[in-house]
Amino acid sequence: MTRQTKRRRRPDARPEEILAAALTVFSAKGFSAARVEDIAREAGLSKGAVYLYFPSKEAMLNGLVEQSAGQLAQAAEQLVAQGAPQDPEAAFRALLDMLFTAMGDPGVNAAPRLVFAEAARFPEIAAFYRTHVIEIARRSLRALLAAGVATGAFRDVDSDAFMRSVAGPGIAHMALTSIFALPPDHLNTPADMADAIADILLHGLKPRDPAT
Amino acid sequence: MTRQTKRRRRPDARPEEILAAALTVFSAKGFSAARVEDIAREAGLSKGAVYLYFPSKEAMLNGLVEQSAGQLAQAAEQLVAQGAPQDPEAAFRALLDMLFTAMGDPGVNAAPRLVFAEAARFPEIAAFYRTHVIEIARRSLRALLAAGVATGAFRDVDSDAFMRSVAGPGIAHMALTSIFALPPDHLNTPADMADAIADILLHGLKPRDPAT
DNA sequence: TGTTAATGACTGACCGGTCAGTTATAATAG
DNA sequence: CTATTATAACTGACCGGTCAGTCATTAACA
Repeated sequence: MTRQTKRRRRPDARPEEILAAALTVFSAKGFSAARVEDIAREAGLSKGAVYLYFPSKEAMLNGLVEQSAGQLAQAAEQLVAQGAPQDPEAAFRALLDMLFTAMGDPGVNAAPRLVFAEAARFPEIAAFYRTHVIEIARRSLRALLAAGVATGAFRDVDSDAFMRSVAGPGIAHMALTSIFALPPDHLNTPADMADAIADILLHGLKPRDPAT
Repeated sequence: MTRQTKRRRRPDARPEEILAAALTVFSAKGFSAARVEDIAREAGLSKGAVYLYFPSKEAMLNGLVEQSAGQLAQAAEQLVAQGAPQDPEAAFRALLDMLFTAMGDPGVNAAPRLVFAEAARFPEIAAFYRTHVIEIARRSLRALLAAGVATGAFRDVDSDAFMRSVAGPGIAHMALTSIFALPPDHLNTPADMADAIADILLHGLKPRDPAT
């Protein structure tokens, strides 16, 4: 019989387990108010044990950000690199769908939320996020826009405004659903919401043939 | 001679002064890591004195949110109520201008940033913000959209998607400039950025007469 | 003089980080 | 296969510093 006492020996998986527990606790209480002992308990360890794997509480925060940051941005980058040349509009819609699906999932958006909350107090975290997430996202969006302009699918709008127009609604969606726990009104799935946003961004608010 | 020693008489302005100091310190360090003594020093008082005006540190946070919340939302509400019936498009542009000007100013966006960071840990703050800011903004945007649809200026898009499309870029702008301290690339003033976003939202990304 | 605003030393709880000791497992010997 | 030794993972009591909140005292008025 495979023993499974309280004291398990799997030191290789420990760091990830601790980071997962740290994300949960940091996310619920914020970095400062989170207690290392709570993280330890959440990971099924004693407080002393987590200090075998991380030198400090702040190191857990750093590890967390480094682990999670960039995953979404890199996925977006790949999506754009693959899809944008052939069909920029389809890539754009797929990108928004991916963005809203991620931002609408509390498990996925926990890390970005944490970064938003703590970046002001930890300049190196802000810098890391800037280079590993924001810059990658910005480059991808610029490439997508350029591809669309090249094929005639998109107008040649300003790329910084484009970035804010695309990422912003996703962030707003995250804030409304995961921070303020707003009940969804009309569009229930993130994918539906992404479609509606894509419609607005692609076609604009004005009617095709102005009535005036 | 009117003495002006360190120990002044109670000016009745004290609560506001303390709240302003609290906003500064909370904004820089976050609620948990902020020390009451720092707030007192910032307000030019001793620690004991601030407890003459607020029963606890958390009460300062609450007072802060209650004081600052809704000012922008109410201004937006008024702007929409006045301008939307006659010229929805102009009201829309004015709204975006106001939003970006506010969100681009670190002094103004400090309170929203703080709420974003701490709302997860203080449910009543989240609830207060929901009813006093988000709901008001939502109502105003719905009214603006309805007015535009009535005059034929806007298409009848989904109102929740509309809200995210309008507010989101403003939040993204706040995050990029005030949290991640990104240097502006092309559009240097918030008003310019607002104009560019308004252009995208009004006309869409697709060319007016499709090339295909 | 009495009242009120304000002080800052103080208290007590809390928590990050440490470390002497414990236990499970592995290695080796008999 | 059992006994012995070695070791790495782990524990939890503890230390030291920090900080929210208190209160005896003081200064500035009326």
